[in-house]
Amino acid sequence: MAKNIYVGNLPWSSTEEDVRAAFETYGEVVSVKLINDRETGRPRGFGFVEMEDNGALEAIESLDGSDMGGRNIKVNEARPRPERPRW
DNA sequence: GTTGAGCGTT
Repeated sequence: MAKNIYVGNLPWSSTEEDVRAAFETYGEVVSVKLINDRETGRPRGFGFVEMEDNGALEAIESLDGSDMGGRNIKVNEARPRPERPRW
């Protein structure tokens, strides 16, 4: 299984590969998804990382408040996302 | 080319 992790306060210069490499250091990364504004097209500066449960806890405790791109990032467990309706 | 709290569109 994997756990969803919320990553915020990311520099607009960071990419998915940077976040994925940072999280792969503590465990296996299942998927990395950076969120960008769909309307304006601007990067919101936050994303989601899906990792295994063990690596997720280590990554959260280690990468939370850590320095990335010259900024302290915020790492926390992501909120449960509702299923996408297919009306 | 800009900006800085918050939680995602496959």
